[in-house]
Amino acid sequence: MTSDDLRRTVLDASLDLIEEQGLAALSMREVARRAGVSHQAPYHHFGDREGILAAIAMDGFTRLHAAMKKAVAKLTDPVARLNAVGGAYLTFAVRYPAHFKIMFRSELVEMERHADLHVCAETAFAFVTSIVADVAKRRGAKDTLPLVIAAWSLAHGAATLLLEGKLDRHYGTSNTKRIAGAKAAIEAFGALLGGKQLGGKQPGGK
Amino acid sequence: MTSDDLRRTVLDASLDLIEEQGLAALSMREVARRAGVSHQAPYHHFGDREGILAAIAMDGFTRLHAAMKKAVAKLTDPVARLNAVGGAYLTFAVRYPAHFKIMFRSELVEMERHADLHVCAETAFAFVTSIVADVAKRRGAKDTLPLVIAAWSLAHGAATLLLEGKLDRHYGTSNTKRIAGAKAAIEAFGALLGGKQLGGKQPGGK
DNA sequence: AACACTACTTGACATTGTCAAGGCGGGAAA
DNA sequence: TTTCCCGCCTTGACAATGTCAAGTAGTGTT
Repeated sequence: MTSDDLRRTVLDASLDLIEEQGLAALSMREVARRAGVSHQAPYHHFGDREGILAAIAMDGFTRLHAAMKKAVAKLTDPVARLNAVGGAYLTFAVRYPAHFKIMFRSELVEMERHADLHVCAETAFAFVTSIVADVAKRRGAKDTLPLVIAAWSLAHGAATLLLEGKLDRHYGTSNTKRIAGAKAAIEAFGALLGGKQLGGKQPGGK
Repeated sequence: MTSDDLRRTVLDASLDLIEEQGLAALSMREVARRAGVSHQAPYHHFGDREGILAAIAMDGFTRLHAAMKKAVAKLTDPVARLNAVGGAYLTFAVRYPAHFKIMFRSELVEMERHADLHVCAETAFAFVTSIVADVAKRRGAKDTLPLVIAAWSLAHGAATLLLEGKLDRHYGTSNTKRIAGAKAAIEAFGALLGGKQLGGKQPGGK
């Protein structure tokens, strides 16, 4: 048994535990118990509780980035790419809800304290940015930043609201219906963004 | 000292504590300590930890709803109203970050267990819906739901990302700049939604 | 005056994150 | 070979937390 074996075991036990009983049930001691080691063993590999969460977040950003890249791989139409990225973002959130929450809660994982995690996250964000900016530019937007933030916020907000059950009133509790609803929202934005010119031509618009 | 006095005191102590040391620092015992009562006194008024959080969430939804109503009170232009609601949503999140998080995390407060909170939240959501649907309808959208979800998701996502520090790379750590950036994103959406026809009737729009 | 009820206190228990110190096994150095 | 060192892990301890159980003071009703 090599030294990294326990690290992997602990991480797997953590993910199982979260999946079974939710994020709040993740405790160092229970994880150690499941891994069959003493309650201090995990500390040697992760430093503290945040260390485990950081490792999970790292895993999440890697998976998310890969999923988004795969989603746009065969697409060339900018709007289709935008929709695909949004869809991948949503799908990821639904499939790995615990990862998603850990990735985006600064009080769980302080990004600055984990340099590798930080660059991993920024890389994924940069990818999203490039996709959105691509659509915006081709349609003549001068300043793409607001649109980038808008698109990201939209996808992120939809995923968050969906995970927290705030869309249930509209779409029920069926995951497929909720995802479909959220995707429709993203695509509505894509249609708005892709279907018209931007860049100060509208009456009164800047 | 009437019976509700302690309830109020505990609630205030909770909010102070959260503001000073963050959500994670909110503990029944510390709150009791600050209120100058025994560690079990708060239980008599709130049942359990979730009870305090539910009360805070209730307060939050009430404040948010009021802020949004006030923001649109003097506005008649639908797009201006949409932007104003989005701005109020953002401003609320920044001014009461702990409220905001508690309101939207189902693992902290299970809505179904607190009927009054649930209706309070739904009322606020319905208000948002009406504002967005108003814009969408006047512009000829057939199905307003995707646009309603899109607008809400956008505002919610922007607020969330802002609070979690994910916009710092673009706007720095100055709150006013971050808010301005997030508002620009919301207004970009408003411009898209308000500036053009929807419903697929005029592909070449004016 | 006896009772009941509400608001609160005291005490206890299991559980948690984390510090401190000890053990152990294998590889390097003598 | 023997000795020493150093990761990896264990044991033990501590303070803090949420919550159950039981007790108590004050207040109003009968």
